[in-house]
Amino acid sequence: MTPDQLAAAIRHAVVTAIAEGDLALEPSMVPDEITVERPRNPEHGDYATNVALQLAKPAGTNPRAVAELVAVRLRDVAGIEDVDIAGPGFLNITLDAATLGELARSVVVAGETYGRIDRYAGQKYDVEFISANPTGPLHLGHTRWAAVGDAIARVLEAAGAEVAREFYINDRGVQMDKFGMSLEARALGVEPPEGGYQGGYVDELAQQIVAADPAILDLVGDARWEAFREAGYALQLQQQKDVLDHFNTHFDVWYSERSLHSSGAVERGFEKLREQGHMFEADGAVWLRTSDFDDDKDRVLVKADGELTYFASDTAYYLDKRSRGFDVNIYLLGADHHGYVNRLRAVSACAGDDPDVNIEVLIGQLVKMVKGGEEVRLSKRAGNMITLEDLVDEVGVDAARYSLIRYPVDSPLVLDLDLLVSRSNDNPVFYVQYAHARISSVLRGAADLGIDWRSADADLSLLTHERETALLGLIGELPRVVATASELREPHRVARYLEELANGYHKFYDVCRVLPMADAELEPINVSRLWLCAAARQTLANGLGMLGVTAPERM
RNA sequence: GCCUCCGUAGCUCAGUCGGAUAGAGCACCCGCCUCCUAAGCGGGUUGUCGCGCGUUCGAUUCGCGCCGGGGGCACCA
Repeated sequence: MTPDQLAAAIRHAVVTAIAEGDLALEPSMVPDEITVERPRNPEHGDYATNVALQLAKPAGTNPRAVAELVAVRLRDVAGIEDVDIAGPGFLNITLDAATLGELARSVVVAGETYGRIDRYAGQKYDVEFISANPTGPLHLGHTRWAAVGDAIARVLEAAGAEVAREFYINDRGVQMDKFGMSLEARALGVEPPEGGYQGGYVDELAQQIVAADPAILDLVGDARWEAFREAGYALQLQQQKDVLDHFNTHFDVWYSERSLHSSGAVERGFEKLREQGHMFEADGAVWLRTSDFDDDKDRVLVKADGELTYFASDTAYYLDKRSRGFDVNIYLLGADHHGYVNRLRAVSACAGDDPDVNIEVLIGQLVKMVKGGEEVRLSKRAGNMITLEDLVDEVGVDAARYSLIRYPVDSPLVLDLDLLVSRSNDNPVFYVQYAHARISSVLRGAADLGIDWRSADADLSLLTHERETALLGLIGELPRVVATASELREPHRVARYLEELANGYHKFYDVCRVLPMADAELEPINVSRLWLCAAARQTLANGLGMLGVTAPERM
């Protein structure tokens, strides 16, 4: 019996008590989802619920009386062995061993689909993240989003949503021109223009460009730096794609800002906004009246000189996403873009959408890094930046992804390079992966001994040891963790859960011998425990998959 | 000034539909491998959950006000 099934059974018991006149309540007062939690103290049973405390007041009676009414009915439910009333009115529920044990079988049978839920079935999500300029390597801040954004997408998919990962290429504007001029300057061996790009990668790109097309230096006037700009753009974008590919983050859509303009999407967007009546002209510029919807001030779309603002692109881009059928558009932005939240939401509202539904802006605090006890400054222009590749080179893809995903994004993340560089074992990713490798080893051992546990007639009611039931309980949590993580867009909850699960396995393994001893016969308990191992391994693998982290067979 | 995030053990941090004795890792001390991976497990020590009110059966959690810290306020990209 899963926690969800138990919650449904409890709800049914409450509704029955009302129908039979024992509880003076309107059925509508009963919450749709009953809270079922695993008690910290194992003596409090497998699961506990606080419904009685919630319903006592509206029912005009005391919690323990309500608890008693529910308990009586719950005790008759198949699979429930015992129901206790404790403390102020908690219901402590113990499942019978067979019912709890069968969870292991259902997980193994479900395989890779275990943990997948249908909460967002039929909904289309767009998750936009990173969206860097193609003028340099991805830095650490981008890297955080590369890991977290992809994990959010994976968790949403696990919750049943159809998800597009989207990267918006800022390939338009003066930054691109400065990039081209900087490349040209370095190719000619002179200093880049003021505000231009610095750093070793600029030199390398310049050399690559000249090597591939020496004739580029023969161009004159603007044509030359424009040619450098285009060549550099192509190379740098490809570099970002390669790096992200290696990082196990794969985008479905790479959307060019230029194409937004060339395709007419900007005009289409303006037309939509004009229909909705929120555009106006003043001081020679064209504005969007975002202040009607919680923005501090109105925003300019077209400047007095006729140039489109960056905001115009943002606006058109949002409308283009909507026209592509996405119900929910999630933006992941750095804290330095915090001021954009209200105006983006206002764009949604100005377009006639519901900003509480169709758009969602997640703000992530920036990543800092310390080395040798001092903060490492990240500066794209300065050139002494830490890149995604640097981090991966130091700690590997799995550790990099995991350490970035493991924390909620609304708190600043400080990565201690010395700690990550040193092969110390305090990185939790190893702890989780080790559990998976350890189980894999046990299952290999079973195969070596010729134990065909899958087709054996397993009696899973034998899994009654404290560490066994605790592990079963943990395994059963994955679907609920997916529900919470997807709803809150917080994949770090999956990571924390996996650490608990790994801990539960290690504790089990330490006390419960799985394979028969060298000189012993195969006992039924060995087979039961192999099922438990297989279920734990599957759960770990599925959870790690949601983080884009590998589940190694050996370590 | 306005907005926003944060303040939990010596350190780094978990902990949202309000729940039972507030957790983990690191650090420190002590135990556990003749047989399934010791990258593991067990035990010991550590707290005015920033402060004060309020909401209620119950608040680390929700509301308000302070104190302390990070970030943000463009016809920039």
